[in-house]
Amino acid sequence: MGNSKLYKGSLNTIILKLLEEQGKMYGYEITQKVKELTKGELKITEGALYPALHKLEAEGLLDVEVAKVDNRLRKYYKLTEAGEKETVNRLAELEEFIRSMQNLVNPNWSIE
Amino acid sequence: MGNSKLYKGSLNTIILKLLEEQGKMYGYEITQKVKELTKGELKITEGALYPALHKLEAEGLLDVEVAKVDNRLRKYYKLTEAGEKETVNRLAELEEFIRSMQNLVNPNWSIE
DNA sequence: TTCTTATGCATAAGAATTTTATGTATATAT
DNA sequence: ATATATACATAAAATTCTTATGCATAAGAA
Repeated sequence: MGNSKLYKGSLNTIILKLLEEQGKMYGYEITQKVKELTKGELKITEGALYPALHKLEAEGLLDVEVAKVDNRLRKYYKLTEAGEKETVNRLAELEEFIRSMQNLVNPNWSIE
Repeated sequence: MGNSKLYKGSLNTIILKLLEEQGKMYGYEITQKVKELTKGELKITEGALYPALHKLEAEGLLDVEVAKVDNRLRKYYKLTEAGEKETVNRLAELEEFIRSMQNLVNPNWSIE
């Protein structure tokens, strides 16, 4: 209850941005980080996350590195060079979307 | 080209918000208004808009009124009472999403 | 020590929303 | 005449997400 929904299309950008900041992360870590950063408002489901990671990898935007910690598997993802470039584009797009929405929704707000 | 994409799920909220502001609008007018307000960044396609309007109407959030101007058909939509209440909710949800995204994407920004 | 919760991955079926491609029709500008 | 703008509509396909499963190990609670 009470958790604002995830707008479709934003997940990939969230993933890319987190990886840009954190260097490398594994799937479960991403779900927890998003929960933490948004105070529980956004919850990334596994059914959305893992296919998204696989697709980003297939597109050449992410590299994987498998590790075993405490006898449990972890797949660390990090941006490729193409991924870094694409992250810049996607973020610009998202910021543009946010600005557009603010113009529509609440022109009184300003971003600084 | 170069038009930033419409995040899925935001279209309904955009429609509701515009109707809240403008009182009543017809479909084509909505597409033009969004183009204008976002300086061409968001383009509402007809294939998305008309089904969305029909659905909002079916949900009881919109009322329709048909008019004929210059021998051309126009369907004016306006919020019902239920629509007005729902608009408040959807806008709150969208603002929450925007804030969450800003926390993820650029914590330096502030909304005032 | 058993049961639940947390950690960690994965996929498949279905739902929701959008894009793209059409189709119809009138008005206006070139 | 022809193209563009106005104005509606729907259907097929694509995209992206939710929900429901499934497997497996670790840690904490009862």
